Formats: sequence, C-alpha cells, structure tokens
Amino acid sequence: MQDGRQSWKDVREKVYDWVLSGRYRAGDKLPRDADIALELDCARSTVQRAMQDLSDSGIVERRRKGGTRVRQDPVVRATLDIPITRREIEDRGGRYDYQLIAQTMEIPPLSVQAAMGITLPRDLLRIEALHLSDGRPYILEDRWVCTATAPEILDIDLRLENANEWLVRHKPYTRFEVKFFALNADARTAELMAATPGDALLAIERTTWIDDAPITSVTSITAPGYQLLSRSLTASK
Amino acid sequence: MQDGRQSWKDVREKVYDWVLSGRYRAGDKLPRDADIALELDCARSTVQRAMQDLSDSGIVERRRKGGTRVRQDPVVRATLDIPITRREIEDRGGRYDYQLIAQTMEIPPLSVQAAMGITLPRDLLRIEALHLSDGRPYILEDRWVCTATAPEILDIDLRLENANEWLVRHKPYTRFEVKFFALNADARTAELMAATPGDALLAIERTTWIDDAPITSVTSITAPGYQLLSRSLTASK
DNA sequence: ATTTTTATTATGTAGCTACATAATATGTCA
DNA sequence: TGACATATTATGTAGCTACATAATAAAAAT
Repeated sequence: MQDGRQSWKDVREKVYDWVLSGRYRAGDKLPRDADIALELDCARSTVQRAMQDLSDSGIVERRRKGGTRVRQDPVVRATLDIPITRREIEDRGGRYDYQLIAQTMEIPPLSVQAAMGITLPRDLLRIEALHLSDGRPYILEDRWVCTATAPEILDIDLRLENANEWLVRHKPYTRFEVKFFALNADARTAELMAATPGDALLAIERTTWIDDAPITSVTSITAPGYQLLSRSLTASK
Repeated sequence: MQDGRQSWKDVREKVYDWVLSGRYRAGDKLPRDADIALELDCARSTVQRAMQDLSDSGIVERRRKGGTRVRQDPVVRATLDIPITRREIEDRGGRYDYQLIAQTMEIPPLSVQAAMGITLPRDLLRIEALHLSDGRPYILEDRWVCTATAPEILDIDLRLENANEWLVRHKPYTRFEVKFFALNADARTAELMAATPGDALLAIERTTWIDDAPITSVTSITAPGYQLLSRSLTASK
C-alpha cells in the first residue's frame, strides 16, 4: 500500500472502533460519509466502501438522505460454505466413497413438492445414495431431480457418477434455498448410517432452481455427531 | 440509471449467463476483465465489481496474473441471519416472553472452555433462560459469560433484562463463531421445552470475542420442529 | 389545516486514472 | 541445466468526478 493511502478496511475498523468505544451507541446517527472522509483524511468512495461493508455485516443501517445509524438489534450474519461432500472429506485427509442405494421414478411427497414449488404432481427422479468417509457412513442423501429441467441426468450411470457432482458441474443454478433441522433416526436410516434408532441427526435440505424451474431438492442426513461450522466474519474478508 | 450505463449487476448476470449457457464451463478460463469490459462496453471497474461478486458467491476463482476461472467445485455459500430471539418471534406476530431459570458462577466444562479458547479454568457467569413464543417454549439458552471481559453484566438484574440483548447492545464483538448440531433431549431439557425425552432438537452454539478476549458462549436449544432457513443468495443483493 | 409540489441532502453507482500486488513467464548467469 | 533476478501481466484498490436515487424537509397551493 502506498504511504498516505489507507484501505477501506482501515476505515471500517476505525468506524467500528467508534462503536466499540461507545462514541456511537446502538441507534446513534453517524456522521455523513463526506465528514468521516474529512476526519480520516481519505476519499468519500473509500468511506462508502467501508460503510457498505459494515451495513452488509449488519452492524449499521444506511438510508439515503437519512444517513447511517448503528443498528439497534444487530443480527448475527453467518456465512456457511457447504462444499461438495467428496471435497469435505478429502480436504480433511479422509478417503471418500460413494454408494448408490436406489434410483427410481416416483411422485414426490408433498413436502418435496412444496420445497420445489411444484404445483401439479409429476414423476421425478429419486436418488438415494450414501457418502462414506474412511469406509464409515457420513451423509445419507435423498435426492429428487426434476427431469424436465435436467433431462440429461437420465443418461448418466449414477452407480459410477455422483449425482451431486454431476449436477453441480452441469446444471448451474440461479437461486437456492437451504434449510437446517434435526430429526430422529428411523430404523432404516439408523441401519444405513450405522447409528442407533432415535439418534438425533442434523439434516440439511437444499433446493436449487434455474430461474423459476426447479432443478433438484436434496435432504442430506448427516452421521451422529456431525457439526456445521460458520466461516468467521466481521473482522475478516 | 442513465441511458448508456449498465450496472455491475447486469455485467454479473451476463457473465453468469455465459456460464449457464456453457460458453464457459467448470475450470475454463474467462477473458480478462479489460476484454470483458470491451465486449460489454463498460468500464473495467464495473467488470471488476461484478467479477468480485461472482468470486464472493463461489462461482468463479480469481488470481492475480492468473486470471479468472469458473470454479471446478462450486461451494454452496449460504448466508444466515440469526436475529435476536425476541425479534424473530415478534416479527412473526407472536408474543415474546423471557424467563430466567438459573444464574450461577461456575467453572465451565471443557467443551465450553474449548469453544471460548480459555486456557486456565476460572469461574464464569452461567445463565440458563427460556425464550417463549405465545407462551410456548421456543429456545432454551445455556450461556456462559466471561466476567473479566464483561464485568458490567454483574450489575444487571437478569430476571428483568435479557442477557442476550444486553450483551448485543453493550458488548459489540470483533469476531464470532457459530456451530450447528443436533442433540437428543434429555429429561430436564424435555421438561423445560415441553418435549419428549429423546426428541431430536437443533442446537446453535455461538461464541463471540472482542479481539482475543472471549465475551460469551451460548448454546441455544430450539423447540422440536424448529427449522433454520438461509437467505437466498446468488441472484439477489 | 391539509395536501401537493418542489428543493435539498446523504447515500448509491459508473466511469476514469494511477498505482499496488502477486503470480507467472522470461532472461541471465554460474 | 539449474538457480536466481527481472520483466510482464491480470487483478486489486484508492482517489477523483459526475450524476442517480430515495428520503426527507421546506414551500406552495388548495
């Protein structure tokens, strides 16, 4: 960085220090960007970038003409990376295995229809598969694929190729939703996951669309003890 | 927007369309920003902003001198807003109630010490409290507060004032971590939450620091059926 | 007094330039 | 040939200007 110059990250930190030190408290109005720029001796565009980031992080609220205020009820905004399962395992140094359990054409249950936003019921491709880490069950996935949106998947041999990875490479999406919840392992899940029936398992449901057409909805049931961690934010980037 | 001008969001959409259409596939190298700017007739800075956003979303990878490539293994990057419980309930039109269960000074278990990064065990303030929605148990929180970092909390009457809200207003943090997992309700939790022992419950553990000093670590056990949803990303902003 | 219109103001954004930075490619010397 | 120094290149960032946009405040009209 050049001498007299300072990064927008420095500006963000300085402004946030004002909040930390109590110079500005929850609900207080901050000076306008131009005045902050003057005080910190930098360009308004630099302040703008810093304030935008503080706004993205949920620390301040900005309104045109209204100015910038410290948020009353700061939300905790966490960013989660949900990697491809194979990578998640291999990055930890584990051995990844994939096992197709079942592949059928079925009319999905109402819960899946709702998640995908489907109105008239139609046969979808259902794939049940097991992801293993070092030979142990890691994630049990129950996937529904809309063959109207992704007909090419019917030509794939899903015993050899992983549906998740094929979709992620060949069917980029424009929108997605993720849902987290806990469920008790039923007898079949417990057997497949080498768990005890009744065990509390973390489930992650993901649905993707290309524009308004649903591509796939998958519920990943994780092995007992699985934990999902956020990437630390706020001071990072 | 002025006539000839186009937003960086338009540029992002156009470039993403190239990925969707297959003009550039996973692993392919995209033209340099300057050339894209020429093709789309806009400034390089606009392309830079668009590409930065695609990079943030996990769609492309950028490296100085190396250029920009479509990611091989796109990660699903979800953003979660974890609001203050009172707001979460009131925003849905519910009635919020808060109930302090216990307040003690204790040496925390190893798991909490680990989460906070504490080396030498010391008495911390432990708060157990129940958040209710329309009179029904909603979240059971088990909180540990580092009284060295936040001594002022000892002057607060926690029967009247909610520890979470007090901390969030008076102890802004510079770093935090979130962890999600599932657990089976034990007898005591089941009783407090009006659940059945063994029920699978979603738990959210949050720890905050100011610089390197831990402030608080809280495990929020949610009521049966609780679901956590992501804010939809990618096409938004 | 109330509604409507107009001015004002703070943030938002695009384009430009100049330079920093990091990674790679090239060239030089032993 | 291999190690090291140097040049090149694409992205990253700060500062500037100009104008857009939205929200509010002030003024005018009913």
